[in-house]
Amino acid sequence: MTDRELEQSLRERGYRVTPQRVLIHRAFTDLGRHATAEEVLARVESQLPNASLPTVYAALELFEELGIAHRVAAGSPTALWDPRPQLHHHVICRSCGAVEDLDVSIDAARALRAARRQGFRAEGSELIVRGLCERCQTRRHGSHSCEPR
Amino acid sequence: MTDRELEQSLRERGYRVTPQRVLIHRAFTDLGRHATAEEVLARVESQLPNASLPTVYAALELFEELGIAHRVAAGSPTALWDPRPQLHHHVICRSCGAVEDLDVSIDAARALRAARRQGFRAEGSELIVRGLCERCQTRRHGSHSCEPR
DNA sequence: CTTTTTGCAAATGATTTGCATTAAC
DNA sequence: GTTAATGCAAATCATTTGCAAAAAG
Repeated sequence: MTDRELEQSLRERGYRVTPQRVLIHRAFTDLGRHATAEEVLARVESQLPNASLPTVYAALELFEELGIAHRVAAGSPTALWDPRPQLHHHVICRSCGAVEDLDVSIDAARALRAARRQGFRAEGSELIVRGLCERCQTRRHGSHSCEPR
Repeated sequence: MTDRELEQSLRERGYRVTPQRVLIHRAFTDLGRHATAEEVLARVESQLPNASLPTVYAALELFEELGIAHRVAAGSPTALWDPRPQLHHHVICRSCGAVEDLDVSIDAARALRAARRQGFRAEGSELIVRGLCERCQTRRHGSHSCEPR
């Protein structure tokens, strides 16, 4: 999504266009991969020296409302944020919390239909596979020492 | 899972059998549905007056390691815990955080295979559908007032 | 000008940790 | 007896909130 499209999307819903929102959005999509709010802040800090975590969170939540981002990879200590549209699936290690991408497409049509039947406006779906990452399989009683993410 | 099976499972892996673990497990499975750690504590308090949240967390995490429970429904402020084996899927409202069950089966075989190909020992999968719950669809700009869960 | 957004500091709230005590084995 | 588990209090840490100052429309 270009700056132009972002601006339009913001105005359409009555939100103001601010340099913070534009720059955070750019940093966020430039990162490309899922990122924590801290990582987004780090990435944007050079252009926005006074940016704060609350502002980043506010922007990310707003992007979620615009449908161009979402919280992802639940269960890990820190939420990860994903730029759309390639909503992808994840594996999460239950021992160390490591998160890895899963590049497969799954057929969630029935689930989405069921959600709508319950009155829910479904916007996307994410599959989370839980288990043990390679490193934690060899460890006993989960000494948590994998690199998070 | 019966008390007997739990005891066996604990001993098999070198964990001790304690009344706390047995009672927390019983309370947890009696609840049946996904529950927060607080709810499990509340449920077990009459039989374990001195039980504390850390003990409940420790037990739930241990159950997860035994494969009889898991953290679920990421993205909501508070983690929910599910008793196995009926791992089910969820809808989560991005505005108010409400979580609802989704009783459909989805074919995650390809995803599980992909996870194993990456060296991950996959133990189960959960689909999370994100969007807006019925009540939040009618509200503008997400005033967060739905009943959580 | 009016209303939203920002930035800072402080609050919140779930989950963890440290450690002395107690209970399993 | 040894070692692991409990219980309590205190710490952690991501995320929110309150509010005055600044910026957008």
